[in-house]
Amino acid sequence: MGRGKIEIKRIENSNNRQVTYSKRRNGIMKKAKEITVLCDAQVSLVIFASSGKMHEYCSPSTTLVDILDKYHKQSGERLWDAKHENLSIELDRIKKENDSMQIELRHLKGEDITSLHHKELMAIEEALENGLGSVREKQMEYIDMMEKNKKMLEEENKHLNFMLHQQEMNMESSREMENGYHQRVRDFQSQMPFAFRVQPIQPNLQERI
Amino acid sequence: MGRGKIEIKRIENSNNRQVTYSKRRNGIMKKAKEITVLCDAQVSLVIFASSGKMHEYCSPSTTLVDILDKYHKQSGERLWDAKHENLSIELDRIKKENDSMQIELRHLKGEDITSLHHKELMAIEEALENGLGSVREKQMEYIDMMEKNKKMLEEENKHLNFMLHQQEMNMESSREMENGYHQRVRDFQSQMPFAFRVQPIQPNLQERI
DNA sequence: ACCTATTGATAAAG
DNA sequence: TCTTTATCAATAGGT
Repeated sequence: MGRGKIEIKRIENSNNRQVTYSKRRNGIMKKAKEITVLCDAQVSLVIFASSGKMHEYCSPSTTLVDILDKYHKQSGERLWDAKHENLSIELDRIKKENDSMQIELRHLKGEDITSLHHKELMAIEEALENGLGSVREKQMEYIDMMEKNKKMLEEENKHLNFMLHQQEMNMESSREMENGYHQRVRDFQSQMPFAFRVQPIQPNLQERI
Repeated sequence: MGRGKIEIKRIENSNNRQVTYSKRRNGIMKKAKEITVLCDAQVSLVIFASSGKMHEYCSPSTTLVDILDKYHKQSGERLWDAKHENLSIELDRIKKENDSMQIELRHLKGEDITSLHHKELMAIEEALENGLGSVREKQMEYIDMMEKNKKMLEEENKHLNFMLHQQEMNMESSREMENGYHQRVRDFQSQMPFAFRVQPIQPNLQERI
């Protein structure tokens, strides 16, 4: 078919090869479509050019996955089982890891220890004691911090009280000189609760408590 | 191409359809082979007849898996990832479980607790105390058991000693009456170590210690 | 399956 | 790449 017969062997001229590839690929695609319509067959066609470029046809109302599924069933061949296997192995490994951790956790929580031997119990006890030691050490740090904070607060309170007292003294002395507006302001302030008047900022006081 | 043009639509006559399917399938297969040779392309072709019968072509020096692998890379489509998805999800789930258990374990061992808040530390401490309580309780049981065993042993020893003493007394008194063979038997017995003569059976003495 | 008239595909050239 | 066209290949329908 064409201006001359050709042998079925690799076309050496790369340009010709590319052209022929393109034409024949279209031809196969067309044939594939036709057979699906004429004979309601299901076709999956994947072609890679030597350049690496891919072309694909899959009969409508199907997907490649479906077809591969059927292929899988019919041929008995594995295909993606190899891929599966890796995942399965990984899964098993992690499940085992999981189980042993779960057991260790339960032991540390004092569960399922009936079947343990004396040496194992000793090891668990030691681990628990170590853990408890570390945790209590940490707790102590926080208690220390809180006590320091308390002291700081007390200091600050003392200081603020002092300041406040002094300010009131100042106002007391100046009240004798003036009246009216200033008097009203002082009255207003004295009605407010302490907290609204003095607000020391100590952000790290709430930290991690 | 044939003794008359045909419309590209489903062939209603099932016999004709089957015949056409067969002819065209061969045609496509041939074309597929040709394009692989002429243009060194890689082709994967899977056809299912409406009857369910499958036919396949795959370019030599390749496998369907290889081609699907390439397909996978190029198209970015998932394909058999759908199959893997279940496993992957399971794997992720277990990995997360793993991670959280690992963290919990480390916390119980007093590691990585710097970033924990007070409440969390309290919870861990409580868990550790509970665990320690259970483990020590178990240890106590064993100690109790050992003490009971010790007492039993002591009782038994006392009893055995008594028996032995009595036996020796009996022999002493009977020695005055007879000599010869009996004397030799007694001599032999008295040379044997104690253990070979008296063997009390206490199987649970070794249990879980 | 085979045959063959006819249509379809395509090689080479533009 | 697209079109053209001469030629070969595929195949529809009949046996």
